[in-house]
Amino acid sequence: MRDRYTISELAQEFGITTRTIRYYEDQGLLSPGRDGLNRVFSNRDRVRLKLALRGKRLGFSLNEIRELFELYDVSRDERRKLEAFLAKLNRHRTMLEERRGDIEIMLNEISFFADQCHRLLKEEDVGNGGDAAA
Amino acid sequence: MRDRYTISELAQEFGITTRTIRYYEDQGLLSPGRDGLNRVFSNRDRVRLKLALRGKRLGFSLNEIRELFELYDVSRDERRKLEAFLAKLNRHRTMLEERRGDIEIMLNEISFFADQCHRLLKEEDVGNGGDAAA
DNA sequence: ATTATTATTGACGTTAACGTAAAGGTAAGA
DNA sequence: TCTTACCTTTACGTTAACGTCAATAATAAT
Repeated sequence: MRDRYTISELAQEFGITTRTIRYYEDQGLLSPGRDGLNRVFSNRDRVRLKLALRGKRLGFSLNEIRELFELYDVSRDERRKLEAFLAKLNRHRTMLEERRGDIEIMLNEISFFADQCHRLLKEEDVGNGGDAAA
Repeated sequence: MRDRYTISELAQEFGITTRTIRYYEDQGLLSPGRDGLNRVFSNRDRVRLKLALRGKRLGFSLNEIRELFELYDVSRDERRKLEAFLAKLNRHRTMLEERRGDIEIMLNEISFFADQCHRLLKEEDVGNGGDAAA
């Protein structure tokens, strides 16, 4: 595991464009170093990028993602605000659990549909070769 | 359970604006009847609206949601394409399971953070009242 | 030396998903 | 009859999240 990535390496690894990465830096999600003009991304940036993309897949906005990053960062210095942080963590957890609930519901519906489909397909088989009692 | 809802009833029930509902109709997600000029929403519309909002919470675009609706609709008339439909269903299932995986990962991370926080808080308690061996 | 590759910044364009305001129709209640 | 409340369509505005293009710089390969 290196600790130096170019912008196009990360873009290729995650299947996004360099523009996206620069935009994320612009929005405060990434803070790469510089080698002259060129950006140099650390493992920290790489992890953040992965987290950001995961957040996006779950429907979070870049703004929300940045706020979450800030929350997690804050937790490193300020112990006094731990209770508040815990509360926010729990809100975050609740949001995620709601979304997981949504997913469970949709998966159940899919299973229902799939079962129906399989039954219909079986009926067709029966209709081609035997009778309904088989 | 009635089968007639006005636009503002649905808007209030789901916490959205009437504009949103009209927009969803415009995008082919809803197809309410008419009483003169006024829209009349059926239970079918209401269910679709609920599904659409759930999809949105999971990061699906209105376009993807409409395609899913069309897929589920198609399944009612055309049995011949059941295999293709099943394949698409499974792709849908895979997407959802990936997202669920994302959520599990984030929930685990949250638990980790929360545990860390609780430990830090306990250490502070100890620092205030007793010694490390207590 | 020059060509190709990869990077930079800057700026304008685009799409989705609505917000918002204007101008008007209709039906109930004071 | 007039106001209030809710509905309509039309249309322009807005925000997020990038796409795309231009002009330029540095570095590597031929």
